[in-house]
Amino acid sequence: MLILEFTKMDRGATAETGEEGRDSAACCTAVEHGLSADEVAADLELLDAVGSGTRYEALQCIAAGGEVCVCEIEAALDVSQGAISQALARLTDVGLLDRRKEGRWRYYASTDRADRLLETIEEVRSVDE
Amino acid sequence: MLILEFTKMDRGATAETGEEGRDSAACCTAVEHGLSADEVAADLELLDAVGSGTRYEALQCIAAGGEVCVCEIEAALDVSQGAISQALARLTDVGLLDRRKEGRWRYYASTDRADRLLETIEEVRSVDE
DNA sequence: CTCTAATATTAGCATACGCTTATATGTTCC
DNA sequence: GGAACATATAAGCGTATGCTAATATTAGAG
Repeated sequence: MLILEFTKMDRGATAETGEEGRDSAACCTAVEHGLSADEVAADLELLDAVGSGTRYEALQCIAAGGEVCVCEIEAALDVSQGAISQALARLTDVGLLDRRKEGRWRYYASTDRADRLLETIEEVRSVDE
Repeated sequence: MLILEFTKMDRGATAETGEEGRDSAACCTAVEHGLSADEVAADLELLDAVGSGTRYEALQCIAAGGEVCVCEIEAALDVSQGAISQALARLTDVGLLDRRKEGRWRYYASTDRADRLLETIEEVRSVDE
């Protein structure tokens, strides 16, 4: 448990140090998460990748469909082919999709990361707020 | 191993209905996720909410710090007070933060949803790609 | 009841983002 | 070889987004 003993009282403050029993966090001391800048960046890349309608639905389709080729997603998503391709590329870049070539088309499948993530999202969706 | 026997030939297609034994997904048949539009919308709201640097770091700080007051986050995040307030409001709206008033300040704490989500993100971060 | 601190809210703006359209790459079939 | 298909990539643009700055609200102190 973290105890803080100092409060922000700058801005011409009058040294009011009424520090009585404060069990949990005190006011105006910087908090920190334990993450490095790189970790934050990685997480955000991930979150940004799933955080668009097209990409999220594409990912869900693929996760549901097992191994799916691009044209199937095109049929499902109602945006242009270019948009789909960009979406899949992005999801692949962050490790949410695997790509496999076969002849003139490409099959995408969701990775473990994606499955774990989607699983949690569904789980969390039904948590009462 | 998946073998495909049918390719997209619509675009003025000639009513080719070769619907034989199709084990997994075939090419160019629409795939579907099982989610309703509302569910997708809810998920995206969630993902959008965490998917910004400021909001994500704020959430991480709060999750790490237990119960945290706004000014603490201000000290940690290096954006304006207004931006922090907006970020916390948004996170609260989607059920990732709980708000508690005490005197003239507000304490925020992460909800179960948030904790589950962050946990999974960390878990997923270290999955080899 | 006024003054100030803590937070919320609003307006406005610069940037980032996702889409479409157009074009390039790669593959099969003839 | 070339035509047609499946996908990727690039340019360009309209919109959404997150920030700052300014203002409003709420609460405690005197």
